[in-house]
Amino acid sequence: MVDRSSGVPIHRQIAAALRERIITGEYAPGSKLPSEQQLIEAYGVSRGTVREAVQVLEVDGIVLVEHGRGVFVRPSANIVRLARSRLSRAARAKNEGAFLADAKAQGFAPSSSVRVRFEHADERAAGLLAIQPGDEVTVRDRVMRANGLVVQLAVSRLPREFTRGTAIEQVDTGPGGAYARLEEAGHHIGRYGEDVGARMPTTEERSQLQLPPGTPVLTITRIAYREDGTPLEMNDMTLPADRYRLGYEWAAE
Amino acid sequence: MVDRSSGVPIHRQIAAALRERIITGEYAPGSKLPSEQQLIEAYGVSRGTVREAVQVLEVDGIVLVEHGRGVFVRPSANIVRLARSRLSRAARAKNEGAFLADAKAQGFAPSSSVRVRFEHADERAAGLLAIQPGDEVTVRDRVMRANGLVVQLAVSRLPREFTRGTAIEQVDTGPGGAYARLEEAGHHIGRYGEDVGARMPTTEERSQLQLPPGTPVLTITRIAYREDGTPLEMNDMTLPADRYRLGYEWAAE
DNA sequence: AAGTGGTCTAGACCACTAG
DNA sequence: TAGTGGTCTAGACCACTTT
Repeated sequence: MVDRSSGVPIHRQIAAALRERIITGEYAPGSKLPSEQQLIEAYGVSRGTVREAVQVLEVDGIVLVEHGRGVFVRPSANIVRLARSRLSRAARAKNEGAFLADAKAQGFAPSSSVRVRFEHADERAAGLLAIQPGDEVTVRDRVMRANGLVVQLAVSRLPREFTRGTAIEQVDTGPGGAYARLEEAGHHIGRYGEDVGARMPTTEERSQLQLPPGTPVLTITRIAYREDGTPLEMNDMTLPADRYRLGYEWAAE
Repeated sequence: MVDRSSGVPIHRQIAAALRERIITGEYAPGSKLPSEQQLIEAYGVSRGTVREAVQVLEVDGIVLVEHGRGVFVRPSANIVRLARSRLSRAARAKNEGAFLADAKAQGFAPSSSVRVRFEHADERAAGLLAIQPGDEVTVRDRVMRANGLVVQLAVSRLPREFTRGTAIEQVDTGPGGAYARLEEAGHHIGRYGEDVGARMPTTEERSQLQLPPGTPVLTITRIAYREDGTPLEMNDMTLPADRYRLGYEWAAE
């Protein structure tokens, strides 16, 4: 079963063999792999070696290891497509923020909890919001859920001068969300910019988003600009990469 | 140094301690962490335990482990921002394709190698290109390099009816790239759409892109539409997530 | 209680890198 | 050659899940 003289580490050979069986469907999505004890006997190796093999598959995001239950072929998650064009006045007019608009369009049961705080802008925030480091910003920290599951983290920062006296400084921003309040205050949004990247989650994010090992997160920094080009808001969003794809579209010229 | 009764696994405690020293800068980017032997003595644990601790940091993408050399704090890679708006006729007029335009704007020395082949459309390609499964498509397989390093993989597919008799079926598409040839053939591009996601790389991608463990890839599927809405090209791109961020911008309405 | 994976130890030998 | 990480073994005890 294993070639001990090939130079290829045994645990890699075992991982490759298991991967093969998963790809061919012999081990179907959701099904249980042989236990460590069974693999030890099947391949005639020590426990440490089979654990290394399984770990390779876990890091690659192919299997899920559950303490006390076993190792399972990871079922492919439902992919949600977020069309960024939905960030429209039309949706706000229907009493919905960007997240609600996106989620409902996908058939979710969305909910979110918010914490509001105030802080002094760091270098990055100041740069993106075109203010001075140390200037006061209103921070809205949101945890968004769909069907009870945490699916998105968002930290929104606005120069406090734009939020003072508005519902943006409250937990409940009212109908249409923060963007609607900004427009009521005379700050009409002219453009959006988004900056998209991906990285491995921090340990904290991994537990908040209930991410299995081997799952990256998408990070989006969205900046909303007033019609005169002044930045009104920056929003740092974190999404599990196995559940989201982002859609963008633009005219050729 | 470690609390053996806290319930927190020792290797996690060690990983947390090392992470802390990295974040505070005590171990600067690029610098060497203590060797396994030193960690064994410092924390009074077995080798397996310190190796587990280091592995946590490696999977999190915080350190790089080099056989025979040591463990190093991963230097933050230079982030390249790709502004999708650069995909313009203006750039093509200057004799550059999308990748060259992007790369030069960032001060790269770009190069790329291409392989052309023909295949029959699978379900996904047929759906995205609005053709029938089995219809012939022209496939351009590109490996893009910057300063010699592989930085991007791209697989472009076009319905063959649009490429027959054009330089798109050659390795060298000529000045302005494939899009310029399409326009010459009367297929004027009206819109672009991109679909962005992230995942862990396959083993093959990891070696092609020389990715360290713990680095995800960004996947972009771009579709170019003719002015009448007909899909002309789909392009599956794979980029190392530690080196790229994608920029998008659009008007509020 | 039985079966599963999680953690830890102690020791061995090998492969790669550097001086 | 010395030091580093890579692989593998054998055994122990623990924590979680299921019956």
